[in-house]
Amino acid sequence: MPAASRRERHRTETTAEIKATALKHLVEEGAESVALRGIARDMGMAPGTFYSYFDTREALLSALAADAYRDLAAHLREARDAHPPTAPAARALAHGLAYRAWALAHPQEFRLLFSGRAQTPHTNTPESTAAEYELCLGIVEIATTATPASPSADGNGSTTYTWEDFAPDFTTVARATFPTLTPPALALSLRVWGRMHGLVTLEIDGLLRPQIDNPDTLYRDELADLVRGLGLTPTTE
Amino acid sequence: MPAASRRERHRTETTAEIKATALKHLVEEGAESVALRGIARDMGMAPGTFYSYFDTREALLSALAADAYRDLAAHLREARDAHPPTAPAARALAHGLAYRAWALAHPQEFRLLFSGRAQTPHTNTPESTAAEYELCLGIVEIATTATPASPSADGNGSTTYTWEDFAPDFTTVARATFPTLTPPALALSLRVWGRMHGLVTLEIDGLLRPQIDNPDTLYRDELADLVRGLGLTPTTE
DNA sequence: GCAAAGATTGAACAGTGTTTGGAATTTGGT
DNA sequence: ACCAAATTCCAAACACTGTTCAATCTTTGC
Repeated sequence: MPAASRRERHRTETTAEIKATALKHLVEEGAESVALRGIARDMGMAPGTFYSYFDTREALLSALAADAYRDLAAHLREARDAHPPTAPAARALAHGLAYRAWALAHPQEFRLLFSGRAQTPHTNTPESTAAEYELCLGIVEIATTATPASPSADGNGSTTYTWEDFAPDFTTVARATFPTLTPPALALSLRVWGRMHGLVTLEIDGLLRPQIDNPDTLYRDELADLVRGLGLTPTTE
Repeated sequence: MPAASRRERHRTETTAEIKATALKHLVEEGAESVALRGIARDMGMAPGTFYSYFDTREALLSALAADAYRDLAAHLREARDAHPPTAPAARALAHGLAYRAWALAHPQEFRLLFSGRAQTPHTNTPESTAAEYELCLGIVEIATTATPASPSADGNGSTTYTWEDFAPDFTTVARATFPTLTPPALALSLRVWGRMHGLVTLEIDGLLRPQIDNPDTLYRDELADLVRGLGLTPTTE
């Protein structure tokens, strides 16, 4: 590997430092409190210097979001892989539990990823989309292993799906990874995501706590119902 | 009724005007772009004058949120009441569809209500909590009419619920409105909310569109599965 | 008609993201 | 070893933001 020049080394170092202090502010006070000048102050540098490393404040937040996405995807993969492929129910359950666990452990990052992203979409680098794909692939795996009891999931319902209903980029990746994937299963995967996301985001946004003391068992019940609905026998592996 | 004094009349008028222009900015550019000075500019008044009507910018947003909450609750109630109490499945389905329809028609308000509310909680006036209660009561109605097929919903699962698991304030209201309400049903209502909220919030936050072209049928399928899972026969009323 | 209460003003304060010109520093080539 | 080119850095400025404050103008109740 070509020894990185002195400048280059210093550059990656300071970008990392910027991201680190920004992350600290994000975790402690939320995304809105991530201030350029605050970061510059903490690092003892002039405000303008920031723009040698990031085009804009939004670019910095996008970088943090990409990191968070990677972390979340890795966390979910790890949770699934704690169970063998012969226990799809356990893998699905673990995925769902890990989704909430990560959100509770990193509420600000979770918000940064999923809250109002249509408003100010994060600029996606190749790596960030890779992480996004991996997260989606995790749910697709769950959907492919499912043999749903309910008709609406596998095309018996009133609606049918074709490949053209989905984004071609991701579809090709998903089909390459899971050859047995069908359009209804892909649709089901999105529904599974939505179902996991619903209670978690309500809790993170503080709408569940004032109503119920312990969202934990509530979410567990929902996940149990979800896994059962997917036709995954809850084998006590 | 005591004829409101000239001043009082003018006061309510300008507060309404402030909220109206703020709402316009909210709808067109999002909550972050609701600027005091911008509103003052539009209304041709000095920036400081604003503080004669609202304590802070956050108070204004809370007022807008309260209005939106009322509007949403009314919209959902209207949708349910389009079907008779003898058709609970239709009422549940209508509620779910109306939830998404309102969100799509008022995305910025939807975000204002539900996105990152734990971060900066809206100050709740008596009226706002009333609207909040009515929205919850709508879901509770669905849960009470349900005779869930899946065990985890009515206490057959591993977990059981008692009244103490829930916020006492709302519980009393809910029990007064629905005498047959049980703790598991109350828990189920929150799960129903989460399930409706999941896909909708993913779509509003722009995470569904890049994956699937038509979230409409996807959401319909999810609702159909939900209603079926609640044991509500899809009677063709 | 007059004192008190309320609304309005415009300037000021402390922040913010971003731009710019010039100085300091590192780089690659001769 | 030196020099030109390319980065990096700083300091000041610009255009914003929410909020405060003393001084005005206006309406109210007596």
